[in-house]
Amino acid sequence: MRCNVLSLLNIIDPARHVLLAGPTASGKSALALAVAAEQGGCIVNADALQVFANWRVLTARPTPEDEALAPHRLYGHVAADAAYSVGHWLREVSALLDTGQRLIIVGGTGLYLTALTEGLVDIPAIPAAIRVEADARMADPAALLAELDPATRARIDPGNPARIQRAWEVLRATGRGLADWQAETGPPLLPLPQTTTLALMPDRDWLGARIDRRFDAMIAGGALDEVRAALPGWVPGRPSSRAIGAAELLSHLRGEQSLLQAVALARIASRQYAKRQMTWFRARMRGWHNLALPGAGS
RNA sequence: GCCCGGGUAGCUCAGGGGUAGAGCAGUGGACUGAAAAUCCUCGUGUCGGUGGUUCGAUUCCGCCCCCGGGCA
Repeated sequence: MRCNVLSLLNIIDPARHVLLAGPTASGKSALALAVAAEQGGCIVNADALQVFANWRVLTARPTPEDEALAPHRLYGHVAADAAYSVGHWLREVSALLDTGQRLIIVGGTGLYLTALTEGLVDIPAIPAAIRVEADARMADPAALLAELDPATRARIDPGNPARIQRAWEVLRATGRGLADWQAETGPPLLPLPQTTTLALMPDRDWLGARIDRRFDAMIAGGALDEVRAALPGWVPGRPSSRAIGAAELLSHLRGEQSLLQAVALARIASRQYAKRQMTWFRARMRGWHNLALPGAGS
């Protein structure tokens, strides 16, 4: 990996921002740190779960020791019960870009990276009351689907409840259809040509083994305590609760299954997530420079 | 040793004289504000082995092997 990193550094322009993507457990945080150490730059999180304050071990967030080696931003800065989404993230990244410093943006949330480099419409936040109403009405998704404007209905996947709810909430909150909004998508905050992109594309078996090992390390590193600490006031549906492994370990702490079973399920969920990430990278990040792992000689 | 249950897809199992399905796992894909979310696609495997009955056996019968449980 050492010679890998060095040869990589040759192709990374120190004057440009870096976009570094990769599936879970592919080693992107370590690579970001190496780039920052050699060339300087502020490491910025592009991971939907690493923003939450209550998770460190379970989301494989950089350790305090890592954070001491280079400036890190947007890690663990959001309360567990807060709402957070691509929009919040883009606004925060926008502020960081305004500071003029060189950013090394690293993460596995494809939607965040794509929104950054391809643009995202600025749709007003959905009021809490409408979210509550939508949650209740999702007992019958077909009814919500029927209420959508034809253009939006034609665009979204009618079998995907999450997409139906989002589209319905936008129409209900703004009086305009989602398709109508999206037609107004402006220029991206950070166009690809202004960056050096790098998408880690690991071999599946190699990554699977790393995922397994990493989950064991998480358990050894206090993941159970972290989940136990999150238990009071646990709300299953909210964003921070979706950390892979949280539900599984919680179920073990409640005595519903052995630790072994919980770990097995969490590992499977991680592998499935990695697969989805790679699908996004292949399909949506075609213009990115890809790096196969393990690389030759590493 | 005897009796009963089982041996069918990577795993758990359903089925049944005309060569076989489900769930999970896995695969490929979709996805413009909960995205570590949400959703779609894809199922040939010596039906434990071997003889026999039959036009035809994975399905019925015999023997053998393996795994449970019971009796000795």
